[in-house]
Order: sequence, then structure tokens, then C-alpha cells
Amino acid sequence: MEKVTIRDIARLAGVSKSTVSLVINNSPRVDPETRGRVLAVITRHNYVPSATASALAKGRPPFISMIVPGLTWRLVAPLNYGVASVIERTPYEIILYTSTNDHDYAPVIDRMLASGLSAGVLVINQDQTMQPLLDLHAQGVPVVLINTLGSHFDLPSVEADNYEGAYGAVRHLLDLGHRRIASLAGPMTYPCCQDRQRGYQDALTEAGVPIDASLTQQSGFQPPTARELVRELLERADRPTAVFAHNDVTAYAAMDAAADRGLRVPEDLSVVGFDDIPSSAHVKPALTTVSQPFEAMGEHAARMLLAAISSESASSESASSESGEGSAPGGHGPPPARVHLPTTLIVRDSTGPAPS
Amino acid sequence: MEKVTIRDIARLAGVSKSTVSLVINNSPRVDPETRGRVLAVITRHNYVPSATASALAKGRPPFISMIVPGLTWRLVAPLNYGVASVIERTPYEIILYTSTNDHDYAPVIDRMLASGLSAGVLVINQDQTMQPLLDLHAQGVPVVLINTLGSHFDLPSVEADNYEGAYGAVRHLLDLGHRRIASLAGPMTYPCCQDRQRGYQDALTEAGVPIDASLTQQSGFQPPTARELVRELLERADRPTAVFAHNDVTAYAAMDAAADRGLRVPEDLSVVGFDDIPSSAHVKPALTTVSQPFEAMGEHAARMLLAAISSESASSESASSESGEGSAPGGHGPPPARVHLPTTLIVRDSTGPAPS
DNA sequence: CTGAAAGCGCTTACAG
DNA sequence: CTGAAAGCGCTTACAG
Repeated sequence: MEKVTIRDIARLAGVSKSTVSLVINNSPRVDPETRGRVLAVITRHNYVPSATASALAKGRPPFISMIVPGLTWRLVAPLNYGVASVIERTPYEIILYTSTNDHDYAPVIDRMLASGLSAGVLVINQDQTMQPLLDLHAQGVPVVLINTLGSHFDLPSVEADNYEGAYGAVRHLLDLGHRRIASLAGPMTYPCCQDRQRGYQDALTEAGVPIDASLTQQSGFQPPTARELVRELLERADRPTAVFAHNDVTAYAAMDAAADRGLRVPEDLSVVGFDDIPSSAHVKPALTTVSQPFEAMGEHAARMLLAAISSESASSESASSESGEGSAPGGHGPPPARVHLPTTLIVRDSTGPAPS
Repeated sequence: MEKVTIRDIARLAGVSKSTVSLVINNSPRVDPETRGRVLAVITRHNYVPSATASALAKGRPPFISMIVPGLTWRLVAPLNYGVASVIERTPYEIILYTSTNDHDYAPVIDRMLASGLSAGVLVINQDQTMQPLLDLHAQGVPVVLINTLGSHFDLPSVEADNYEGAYGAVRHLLDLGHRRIASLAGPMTYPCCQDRQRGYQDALTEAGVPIDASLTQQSGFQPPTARELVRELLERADRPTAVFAHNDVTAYAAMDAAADRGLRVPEDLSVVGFDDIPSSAHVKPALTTVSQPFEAMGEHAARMLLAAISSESASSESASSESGEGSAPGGHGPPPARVHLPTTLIVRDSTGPAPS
């Protein structure tokens, strides 16, 4: 069971190593007959080129790195599914870098850079400092962000359509007859929250419902805070009949607050969340929420990265021959792509007709 | 910003590449003074050896592979945390192989083997066919299983102490005064379920409670089945006052069944689960359950794998010089290690004193 | 269209 | 203790 190398294949096929290499790399300048013969030998012997050797010779690593901060683990399952489904059809493998420090992944990036193994990197970003990523990009390593916070960065990114998601959620509440709808907002420093809030307001405005600013409360995404805020809201004479929470865990808190006040969900209060984390199907009552398209985001991000990698290597090759165009790192090309993927409203048991 | 190589370091330190290499690999036969000088140059220039080059030269890949079948994604967050925390102190990186086919990861293994990138592999196994893994092992690639089902395989594995976990859960119920305790069992073909069932029975027996076989029902881990079974159980005149479910999702079903019958949890019925998946903290009432030590399992598995890798390379080196001892693949050494890690009972709101 | 040769960046006997 | 040389398995100009 000796390891079969390119030399063996060359000998068995009666050609040179060069030719085998050309066949492997799909060079067009190989005689079809020769190619067929080589291919036959390759498959017969189950030959697979050594990834390390070819990486070394090519000077280009066969890996895509995925950086996963601890905080984002809840999302990584479907995300990774999407990423894996596109990467598995390429010669790349996925290296997983887990960042144990949630706020700063500079150490992880150093390690990654040092190993020189990454053709490109996918990062699930939350609230981290971005500088290390920008540095990475500046060094010519393509980066794409899976942007859970919707922040604006000078890097290509994929994110959910937060505005549309929120709009749809509130539209759903309006359709059920609700007019007094509270917004339990996340940190408004996060662009995703700004977008969700705009969706909330626009849905209301379009339905002719005047905006009552006192109905928007800042939970900071903290469940205890959220619970307290909703409790206060429910004490008012003109209490809301529905709440739109900027994420699922604060939606749970809203339901807890209703229980605290002896109110039933959805009979007395409807609640809708955002994210659709796994628990939301199990909570009682099951939560109506906006599902983020994580799997699709993973797929899309992977495809963008692959494209960036090939254009990167193309541009660096042509850099000398052509007049230095293209979006080379450091260059001031077009702004990086930001793709927004549609969300889905998952209607479960926490929303119902407005009480009369 | 040219890539600095071993040649640069050698020149700058005034030594040969060989010497630099020896320093990098911590060879004892380098003059301390020389070593210091080389190290200084290395750090000053931020030099990090190319992983691919050294892999090629050494003939040993710098990666640990982790195979994650889709089904097991729920566990992978804490598991990976554990794995990452030990791997990050080694020169290895983690390659993530996601198996899209839940029942057969042969294709993934083929790919992994083909790339020749894995020094060892960690697999989270569920209900898959094991043959590909045994083949892998036979080819000399160390494998360790993170054994979620407790199956007996001819491979080293790490698993939760299912027996003790179940015993403790039932003990908790007994301490609360319960005597009629049902077991909502998973598939008894799974060793983990057999162990959980034994834990259940032994706790009962030790407490002097006779075993009533009609109180054990087979849910097959299917929530709808579980719900129906518990519903029937609760209809009986001598209905149980508590149920021990072999996993969390069927525990949720048991709570649903109680609601179906107008029974309150925990006042009328106590429920305890097994696993402690994230939802269990959010369910109403929050579920008392046995927490599997996933993070510790990941750490332990990673350490076992590292040990296997080094003894593997050691034994293949000494194979000619020594008399061929050691647990070489295919050899009939001692049976593979199976480590059981302790679980923790998480007491939340779904269990309470037995009704009088 | 194909082959001989040099090279990718390291490691490892082998001399000294 | 250190260096020169060959080699790991591939790729890529360069000839032909």
C-alpha cells in the first residue's frame, strides 16, 4: 500500500511527470489521447495529488479558513452547512479557527497568517475589532464577512435583509389587527438594529399607524432588561397588544413579562422575534420569528470568496503585463460587495389576532 | 513585505539552513549560543516556517481532521471549543469535514484520505456505518471517536458517563419523594440508552422501589411517539408522578403530554431529561436535565488523538530497530481506550416534590 | 503537444 | 555542534 506519486503515474502511463501535471491541472495543451491514457492510469490507481506538495510548488495554499468566534456558535451549524456545500466541490479544504477571545481575534489571525495556509478567509463577525481583518486584506488575502451585525466595513460581506425581515414581521402583526405595537430594540449602534427599527417604523407608517416613540424601548439585547421594560409597557393603560423584539432571546423575555403580568400569549399579547434560533421552536408558546437565511448566507459567502480568490490570483499575475487595474488590495476600486439575503417569517404560536 | 524563508533566517543569523531547521524543531544538539542567536533573528523577523513545506519534507501532515455529520451539529459548539482549546497549543490546525450524508461518511473519508492531510481524525459519531473509520485506522491514521451513542467499537473513544448520569437523575427524583417514576426510553439498540436504563433501574432498586416494567416506554427518541406514550401513562389510575426521559426533546414531549392532560409541571408531574441542549434552559418550565460534558469530551478526545499520533509516529520509526511492539494498526494490542466523563445534573424548574 | 530541469521551503541522513 | 547535499511531490518556464 505504498503511496502512489506523480512519478508512478508518469511511468505507468509512459509519459513525463510534466505531462501528468498538465493533465491534473486541466491544461488544454495536452493531446486528448494522451490525456485519456493518463486519466485512466490515475483512476485505476486511485491517485490523488499531494495537496501539500502542490501547494508548495504553486505557492498557493489549498485552504479556506473559517474564523468562528465563540459568541457566534449558535449560527455556525447552518452557516457551515452552506459553506461546506460549496467548498466540497472545490479542491479547497476548510480550516476551522475558533476564536476563544470574543472581542479580538487578532491572535487567531496572526496564527493563520503565519501558517500561510489560507487562500482566503471567511469570518463570522460579531462585535470584534476589525483592524486585523483589514490588515489581512491589505496583505492580499481575500476576506469575506458573514455580517451578523450589518456593520459597514470596507470588506465584502453577506448579511440578512434586516429591514425587510422587520418590515414583514410588523406587517404580519398589522394584518392581525394590531395597532399598538411595541419595538423591543437591540443596541442601536448595531446597523442591523437600525435596519430592523426602520422596517418596524416603515411598516407602521405605511399602514397609517402613527409612530408612538414611547413604544420603542432599548433592551440592549439583555433579557433581564427586556423583561423589565415590557413589564412596564404592559402596566400602562394604553398598553401595546403586540411586541416586535429585535431578537429571539429578548422575545422570550417579553413572553416572560406577559406571564409576570398574568397576560396570555398570544390572546392578550402577541410577540414576534428575530433570528429563529433553534430554541424558538420549543419555547411555549412556540415563537413567531424572522428566520435568518444562515445556510444561504454560508453558500453565498463561500462563492464570493472563491471568486475573490481567483480574481486575486489573476490580477497578481497580470499585474506586470497589464496596466495595474483591478481591485488589488490597497487599490481604490469599486466599493466591496454587500449582499443582502431575504429572510423568512416563521409564523408559530406566539402571535394571534389583536384583542378587541 | 516579501515572505521570509528559512534561507533568509540562515543568512541573517550567519548559519546554515540545517541549523535553523534544527533550532525550529528543538533539536538538543545545537549550541545554546547559536540557538539563541537564531531564535533572535526568527522573532525579529516574525518568521514562521511554511507548514506545507515542512509537511512535505517530513512526510507528516500538520492537520487534525474533525468529521462532523449533520445530525450532530447541536453538539459541535461546545465539543469544538474543547478540541480547539487543546489543539491551539500545538502546531496542528483543524480541518473541518462536514458530512452531508448522515448515515455514511465514506465519501468524506475518501476525500480526507486522498488529500493526505490528516495526521489524525476526530469523529463525532452518531449512527453511521463504522467500516470507513476502521479502514482509516487500519491504514495507520489514528482515530478517536466522540461517542455520542456509547457504542462499542474497536477504536478509542470518549463518551459521557450515561449510567451515572441517569442514576443521578433518578436519584434526584427519589429524593423529591417520587416513587412511581416512568422511563421514557430511547432506542434500546443504542448502548447509551441501555446504560441510561440501567442507571434508572439501579437507582430505583437501591432505593427499594420495585421495578414496574409497564412504566418503561420506548419512545424511539421520537417526540410525537413520546407525547402519545406519556399521555397514555398519565391516564392510568396509578399514573407516574415523574418521568425520566432519555433525552431532552422527548422530555419536552412529556411536558406537552402533561399539558394535554391538564396536569401541571412540576406540581403534578416532574420531568427530567438528558443532554442539556441549549433550548432546555428556555423551555417553560425550564428543564431539569443531565448535562453531557461536551467541552470536556472535546478536550479529552483531542489529547487522546495527539497521544495516538505521537506514539504512532514513534512506533513506525522504531518498527525496524525494536521488536515490533506497540499498538501498531492491525496489531492486536490492548483494547482501545474508552473514557467515560462525568455528567452533571442541572436542576431547573421541571422537577419538584412528589404530590401527596 | 511533450519532456528535462530547476525550483517551491523545508528536513534529514551523512560527513566533518 | 554545524554544514553541504539530496530529497519530499508537485509545477512551471523553457526547449524542442
